[in-house]
Amino acid sequence: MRLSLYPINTVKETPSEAEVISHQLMLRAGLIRRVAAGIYTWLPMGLRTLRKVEQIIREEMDRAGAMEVLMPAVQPAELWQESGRWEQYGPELLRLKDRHDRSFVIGPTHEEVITATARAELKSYRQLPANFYQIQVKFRDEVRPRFGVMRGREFIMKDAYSFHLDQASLAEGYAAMRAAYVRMFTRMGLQFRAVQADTGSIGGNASEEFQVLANSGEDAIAASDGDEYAANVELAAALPPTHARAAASQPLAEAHTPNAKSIEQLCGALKVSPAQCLKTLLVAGQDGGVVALLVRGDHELNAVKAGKLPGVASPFRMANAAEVQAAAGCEPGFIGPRGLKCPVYADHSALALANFVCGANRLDTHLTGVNWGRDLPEPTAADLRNVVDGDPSPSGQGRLKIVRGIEVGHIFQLGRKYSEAMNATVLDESGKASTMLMGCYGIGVTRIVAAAIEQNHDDRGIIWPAPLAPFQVVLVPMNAHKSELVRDTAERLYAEFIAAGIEVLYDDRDARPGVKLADAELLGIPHRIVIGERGLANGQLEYRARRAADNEDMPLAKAVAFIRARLNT
RNA sequence: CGGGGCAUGGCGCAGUCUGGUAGCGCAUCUGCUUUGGGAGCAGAGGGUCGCAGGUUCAAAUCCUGCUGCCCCGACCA
Repeated sequence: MRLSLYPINTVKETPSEAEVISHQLMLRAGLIRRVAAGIYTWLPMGLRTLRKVEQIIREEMDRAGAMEVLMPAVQPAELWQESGRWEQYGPELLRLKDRHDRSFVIGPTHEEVITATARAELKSYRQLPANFYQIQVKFRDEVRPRFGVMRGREFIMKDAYSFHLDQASLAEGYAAMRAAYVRMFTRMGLQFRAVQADTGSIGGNASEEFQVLANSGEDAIAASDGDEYAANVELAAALPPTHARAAASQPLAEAHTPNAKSIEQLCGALKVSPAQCLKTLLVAGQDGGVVALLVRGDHELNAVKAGKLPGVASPFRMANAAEVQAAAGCEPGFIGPRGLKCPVYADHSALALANFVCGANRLDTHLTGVNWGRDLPEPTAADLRNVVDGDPSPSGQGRLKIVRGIEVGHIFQLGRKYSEAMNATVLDESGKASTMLMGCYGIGVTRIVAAAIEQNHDDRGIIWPAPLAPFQVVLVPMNAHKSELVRDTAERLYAEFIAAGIEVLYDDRDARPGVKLADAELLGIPHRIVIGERGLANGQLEYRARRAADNEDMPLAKAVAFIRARLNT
């Protein structure tokens, strides 16, 4: 492409609306423009990258045996009423009416449409398994769109849905999609992890998220440094300590601790470390009473884990002030397990403490030198806390590190949730109707573009992974207006690269060298060739990889071969 | 949805407290000089100061209401 034909508007100043680096660079490089909150136009340079992402996804989906379809963005309310989600889905579902006053939604996802399609098209078990996918616009009326296309309201998603006769086939289809995802994200040059996820509201047997690792990510992940294990922090199991509890060596004593309501204040007052303290949290119980949950002072309660304990109220909530007063006879900050009448669960690490500090259930008072068994009964052991950096991995290999990630993909074994509600059956071998099992597999296509930039940039701009770059090579003639040699050489090279099938951006603008070089770097084109009189006198061009700090000479006569060799690495 | 902030030319901002000619940088256009890292000089165009009311001789500025956007917390590709 001749840059003179596409007047890009790169911007030096960072737009004030952009918070994260990818959003800033996408605006500065002119890849996207905001049209409304969470709604963007993709300009030519940005669209080229978006198409590259789509193409890689398409190739890998096709290779995995999925079939591409295109479903409507606007969907009739009837389908959503049939699945029950017309009522269940909140205000995130954009609903609208047509001129005949009929209700529609703008699809936030396509389970309803695909299930309706599948029940119409799939009649026999012989047609199974089947996997349909599309790359299409979704609309979710997010409460708070932010970070540009990272969390837009309108976005492009690849969604795939597989249909199976039995669980074994579903598991196989799921594994095939998982492998396809690993291939895709690897091809895109992204650093990512497959992360065990909560199946939560969607249900089903298995679910994994694909997270691109980045500090600006919104999700916290516990990843092992010893193997491939990774899980959402909420999900990662905190293993019991391997060392045995130390023997009791201190006497039980009372300590006057005025106003020491937090662990921090307590440690300051008594000169102990948080890891020597026991935190007692009262939560609402099923029977209207409370349940006591004990974690070590330096640990955090995990609400997801706690909510699953027998006797704990659902949904999970902390006890209010009145309930605390009734159960412990004091205010929060001085609660302790000694003498509590309610059910008590202790985290494995809390149970390994000896000679610890805890509340005395009396204002401004704590107990020191407390020991299980001797001073109070042994509570029920449970996994109650969030894992922390350095915990052993539940996989048995290595230690956990807490890292942040951007969710770019999510795969589920759905089961029969939609097929049952919408009566999607096939005839099995014996001629009986059998409800199909489903899997669903999503990828945030537009989000990937932003995630790739989060992972690949420097202070000069974007550094595209080669497979996602809008162009492979940028030609930068210096002072072409003055030098016929430079101009002719640049034109010839441009033609040669096109003929060689290499995607080339030709900066034929009448701009100063500094402007062109700065734009080439901001745009993140992997390979740059500078054409100047200086080098041409010796038959040389100047080559620079986007990540490199210095120029390399490259013979004019072998320009295409030189670049081609670098494209293949 | 709760809390905070912002709204002034295409972009980034000042001016608002203390009412009185709408300003700066970038970008754009013209001319000249320049040209190996976002040029210099001279000139030009472009804003009903988010919208609607109100107070006042006079409102970007004070008051009321609305709208839009951004940021912080519970959801998701």
